[in-house]
Amino acid sequence: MKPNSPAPGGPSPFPARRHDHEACIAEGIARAEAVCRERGERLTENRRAVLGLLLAEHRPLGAYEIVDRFDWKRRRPAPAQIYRALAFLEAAGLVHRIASRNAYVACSGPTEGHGTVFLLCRDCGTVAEPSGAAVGLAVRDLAAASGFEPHAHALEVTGRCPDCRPGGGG
Amino acid sequence: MKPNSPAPGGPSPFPARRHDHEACIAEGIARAEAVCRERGERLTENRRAVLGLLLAEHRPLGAYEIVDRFDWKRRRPAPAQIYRALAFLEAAGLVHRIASRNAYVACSGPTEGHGTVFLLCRDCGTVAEPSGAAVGLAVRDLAAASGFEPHAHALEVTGRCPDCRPGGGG
DNA sequence: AGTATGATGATACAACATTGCATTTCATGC
DNA sequence: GCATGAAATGCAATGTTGTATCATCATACT
Repeated sequence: MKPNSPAPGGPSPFPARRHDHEACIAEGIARAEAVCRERGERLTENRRAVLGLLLAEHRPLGAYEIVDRFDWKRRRPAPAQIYRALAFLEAAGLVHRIASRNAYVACSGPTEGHGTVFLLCRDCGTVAEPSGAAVGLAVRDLAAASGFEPHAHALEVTGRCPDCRPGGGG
Repeated sequence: MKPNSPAPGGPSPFPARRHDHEACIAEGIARAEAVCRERGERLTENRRAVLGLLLAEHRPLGAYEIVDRFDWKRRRPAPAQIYRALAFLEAAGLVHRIASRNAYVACSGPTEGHGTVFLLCRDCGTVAEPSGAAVGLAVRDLAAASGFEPHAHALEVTGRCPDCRPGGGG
């Protein structure tokens, strides 16, 4: 008995309405540590804090919104620090930039290369990151038909998540 | 022989390397006039000028870049004017915002609803807007599998256009 | 300990976008 | 022609997002 009903064809990429959020954050941090170890880079306090704040949401945060959430013993990091951390985390595949909103979201699962799909709920702001194999194929075909050589793609879909649909999540 | 070779499966959405650019602009303006007439709105000088500047490129321009291109008898419109024109034109489906670049591009063909695909050349900056039926289907399936109700989507693909590929366009 | 490398903290600044309001333009009715 | 209302403009100010620079500090390596 899961908190939200799985959709036909697979588990929902959306987070359950109630879930162990602490575990969810801890897992993200653990994954970040693993990734950094593998890449021979350091998950410093600044980077860890930014990632933690993003993991604490399932929706995108603007850089200045992240600044506002800091409470490092009444000290506030400057925007530049946040952007540095975001750049690092993005390069490591741990966060994604949501271009249509100038905002950033923690990557929900292991990154799968140079293509991503985001489902953005216009009501609650939640972002889901389903695996978009079909989209990847469509992109490849489209590119081939145009003589275009694709490198990376990002698909941002706005709409309403299961929980915000009239009869959707319960 | 055509300036660029058509791809298998259909004509390239990319503009030919040499083409009648004046006609291309005139056509865009004519289409804008038709759209405005139909919507009972006015294609004012400001809007027409902004659209004209965008049509004069096949790549996205930033709002301030548009400001810079103005030469209205040594008068420069303020950013707000440009943004107002862009908002109008976007609502009319005549221009698109390229979120990943904070830039704007003239719509190349009749708008096809709430989904668009952009192929962005990382070398020359050219944008093509192929018809993305397959992407639309992929989005629909992906959404259905997640219980997500999609409203609009934008897919931005970066890569190299036929003309900029090593053996691509000639 | 000494040194090279890279991250941080802080200020300033550049780029992108919006708001508010007075004025002008335009279509419409008289 | 002329008043009228709705919409667009011109302008100034401001808000938001993102970078550059540089001195200082932490870490890893020798």
